[in-house]
Amino acid sequence: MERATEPFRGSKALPGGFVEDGERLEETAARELEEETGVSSSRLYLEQVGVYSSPDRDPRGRVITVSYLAIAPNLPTPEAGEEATSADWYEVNPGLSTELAFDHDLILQDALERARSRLEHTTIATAFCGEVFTIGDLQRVYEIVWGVSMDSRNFRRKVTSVDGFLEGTGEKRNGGPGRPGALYRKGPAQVLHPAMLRSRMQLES
Amino acid sequence: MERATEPFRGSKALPGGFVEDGERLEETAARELEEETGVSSSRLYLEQVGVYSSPDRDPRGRVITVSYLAIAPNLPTPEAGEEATSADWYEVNPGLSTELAFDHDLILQDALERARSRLEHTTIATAFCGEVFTIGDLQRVYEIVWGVSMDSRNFRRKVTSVDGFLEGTGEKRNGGPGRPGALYRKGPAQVLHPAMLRSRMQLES
DNA sequence: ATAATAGTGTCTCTAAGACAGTATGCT
DNA sequence: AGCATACTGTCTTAGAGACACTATTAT
Repeated sequence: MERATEPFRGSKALPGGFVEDGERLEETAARELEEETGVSSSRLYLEQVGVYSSPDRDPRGRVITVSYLAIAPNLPTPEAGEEATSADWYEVNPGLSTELAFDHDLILQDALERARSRLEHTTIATAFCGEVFTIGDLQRVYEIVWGVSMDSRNFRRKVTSVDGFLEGTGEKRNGGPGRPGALYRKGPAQVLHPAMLRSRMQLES
Repeated sequence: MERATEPFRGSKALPGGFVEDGERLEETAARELEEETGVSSSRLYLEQVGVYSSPDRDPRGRVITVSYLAIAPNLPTPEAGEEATSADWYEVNPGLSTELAFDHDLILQDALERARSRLEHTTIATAFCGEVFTIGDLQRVYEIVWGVSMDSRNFRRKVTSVDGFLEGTGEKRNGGPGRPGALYRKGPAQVLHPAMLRSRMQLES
């Protein structure tokens, strides 16, 4: 969001807000996300990332922030809430040279690293996709979040060999250009055994 | 610690306390640990694990807890602080059937899982050992934290092949029974590439 | 002598890395 | 026709799993 009030008026900042009585912090995060961006809390993956508690991180006084990583498909166009002059989605990958308010640069970087790590060890990449998706869709998630290109043959072998990662629907996707791809949905597996390696990241031509 | 005051008087609980003005939470954790157990904050590995924020988790009112995992060698005998009738170290591995105060059972379980996961992906097992240690010492860390037995030949091959995990000192350990083992110290590597696998945990006779 | 720990070497097997061509839809 | 995406298969290589014996110390 672009902040409408001091401090850091005019700077971009992550959405957030204060916890209310009787609320767990996860509920606070989901509520603020929905209020400020319109992302509904259904079909939303939400994971706690870290706590930021430097005494002087907010010039107004002592504020301790707990950050959450949210993953959801089909993002709605955000509308600016009360404390923002504008709200939008930004690509985080090339650069991350943004200048965010407070220590939000650090918070964003930690969350991005968490997302990248989760893609290695869990099946959470499917949370970026809709109900059904092709293997090509899933590969695009990995390539964008990791910022690399991957070999499609090896990628296909990997995701189809891990038990419970993907469940085939009988359907195919029609409409776009190219040969229609088989549609899958998220399987029951939560963790990836063995992990999806991102050590040797080779570039595809 | 065994609690000396209500609520949960007489129950065991993890050490902890409230944050003070101008303190980062990591400093709070280190301070409370030292006050209540005598573990000094030098040579201490401290890592944030999670936030616990259920509105009714403390019957006295709204308390949000941030938990930390601490790893240190050569633990001193703890002395009970002000709010405890006794303080001691407990083995966490066989059972974890403890009945801790508040939601500390959950906190402990999350921290244990974090420690186990860190042993897979980082070189932090060395933080359980003193300045110098043998490969047998290091294997014992893995076996105790993971609760398994490992093949010493494969373990040795692994830890010596990962670059920067161990740095050889010229020394050997003398004194105990058995052939003296070569002493190593922690190397510069922080992450384990590839990871130390704990998937197939076989039992050694 | 016996027990306890340290150290060495090989075979197998799983899975990742590299790599090219065919198939099927759209415009 | 040309383009875009989907799909199939092989060789190589890195590294984990399983496994037995010798070496060196303390008691």
